[in-house]
Amino acid sequence: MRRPRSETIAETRAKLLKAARMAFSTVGYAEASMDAFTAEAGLTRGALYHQFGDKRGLLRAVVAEIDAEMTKRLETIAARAPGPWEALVDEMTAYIEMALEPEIQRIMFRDGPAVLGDISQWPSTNGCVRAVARRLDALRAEGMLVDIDTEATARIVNGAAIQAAIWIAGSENPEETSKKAVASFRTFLDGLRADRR
Amino acid sequence: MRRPRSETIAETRAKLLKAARMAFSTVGYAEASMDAFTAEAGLTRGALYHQFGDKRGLLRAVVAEIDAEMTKRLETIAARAPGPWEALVDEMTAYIEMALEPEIQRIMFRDGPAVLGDISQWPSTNGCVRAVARRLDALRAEGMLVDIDTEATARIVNGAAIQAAIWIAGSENPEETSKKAVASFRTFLDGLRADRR
DNA sequence: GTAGGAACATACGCGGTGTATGTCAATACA
DNA sequence: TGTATTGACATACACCGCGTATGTTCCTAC
Repeated sequence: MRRPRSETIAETRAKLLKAARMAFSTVGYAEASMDAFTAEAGLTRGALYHQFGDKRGLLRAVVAEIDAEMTKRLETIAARAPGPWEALVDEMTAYIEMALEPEIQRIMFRDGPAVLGDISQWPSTNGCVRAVARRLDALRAEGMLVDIDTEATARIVNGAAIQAAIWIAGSENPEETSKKAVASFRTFLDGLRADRR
Repeated sequence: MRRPRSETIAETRAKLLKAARMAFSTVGYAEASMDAFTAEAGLTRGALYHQFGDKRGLLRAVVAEIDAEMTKRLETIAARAPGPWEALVDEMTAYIEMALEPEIQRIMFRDGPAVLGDISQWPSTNGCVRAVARRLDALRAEGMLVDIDTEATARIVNGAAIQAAIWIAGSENPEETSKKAVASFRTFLDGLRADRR
C-alpha cells in the first residue's frame, strides 16, 4: 500500500497532538511522560522530537491549537448577540465558562504560561485577547465605552475572567461560586459603559 | 562550641529558604537543581528533605513567606492612605508594582500556581486576596461601593492586577505599557464606586 | 532504477528526584 | 555526670525521564 508521505505526516502530528493534549490536561505537563503518551499513540519519542523539536515545542503546538479553537468558539457566540455590548458580555461569560473546562484551565492558564511564559504575548496565541480588544474598539467607536486604552482593558478583563474561573473551579460549591463570580463580573463590565456614568 | 539545637534548625531553614528563593526566582522551579542550591547554602539535599519533605514542600514554604511579606507591605501602604477608597486604589496600584518584581511574578504568579495549584485557595497564602476583600467590606459598609459580593470582586480585581502586571513585564516598553495599564485599572476600579453611578 | 533525504525507531548518556542508610551531636533521664 | 535516645543532617543508591546520536526504512526526484 503506497500512501503519500504528506498524509502520514499529518496523521502522526494529529496523533501526537491528541495524545499530548490528553496527557497534559489530565496529569499536567511536568508529570506527562513522553515515552508513555507517544506509546499510547502507537509511536515513539523519535517522531515527537522530529516533528516538534522538544517537549516545550509540543506544548506550544497544543496551546496554539486550543487557542484557535477557543477563538472560534468565542466568535460564534459573539456573532449571535443582539448588539455589541451584549456581544462583549456574552463573550466574556462564555470565556469564564470555557476557563472552567479542565483541559483549557490546565493547559492554557497554568502549565502553558508557566512553561512557555506569557502566552498572550506571542502572535499565534493571543486570539482571545485580540478578540476582546476588537470588541472594545467597536464599542468605543459607537461611544458606548468609557475613554480607555482598549488593549490594556482587554488584558485586564481577561485576567479578571481567568481568575474568576480559577476561583470557581477550586471552590467547594462551584455553582454557588459561579453565580457570585459572574454577577460581580457583570457589574465590573457595567462600570465600563459610557452611559452608566 | 555548644549551640542550642533550635537555633541551628532555624538557621538551616532560613538558609535553605533563601537559597531556594534565589534559585526559583532566577532559573525557575523546574530548572532549579536541589543539589546546586543546597550546596550553595553550604548544605545537602538531606537537610532539605528532612525540613520540607520534598521539592514542592520547599516551594510551599517559599510561597508562604513571600505572601506574608506582600501582605505586610500592602497593609503598610493602605494605612498611609487618607481614606478607604484611596487605600484600595493605592493598595492595588502597589500590588501591580509588586507583581512586576521578577521574584514575585515568577514564584507567586507562574511557578507557584502551576506546581501547587491555585495558591489563593489555601488559608496560609491568600493574604493579598483577603486584604482586598476586607477593604472592599469596609468600603461597602460606608456605602461607597456598588452592591456586589466582596470576595468575588476581590478575586476579580486581583486577577486583573496580576494580568496587568504580566502584560507590563512582557511588553517592550514597560513604562509606556505601565501607564496604560494603571490608567485602565483605575477606570475599572472607579466603575465600582457607588457615587459614580 | 537508483541516489538522496525525510520520517521515524532505537540506543545511550546524563542529570535530577526521592529514599534508604549512616553518622554525629544535642537533649533527656538516671 | 554519664549514658541512652532521638532528631538533624550527610551519604549512597536506584529509578526515571529528557535530549541526542545513530540507525533503518520508505517515499520522492531525477
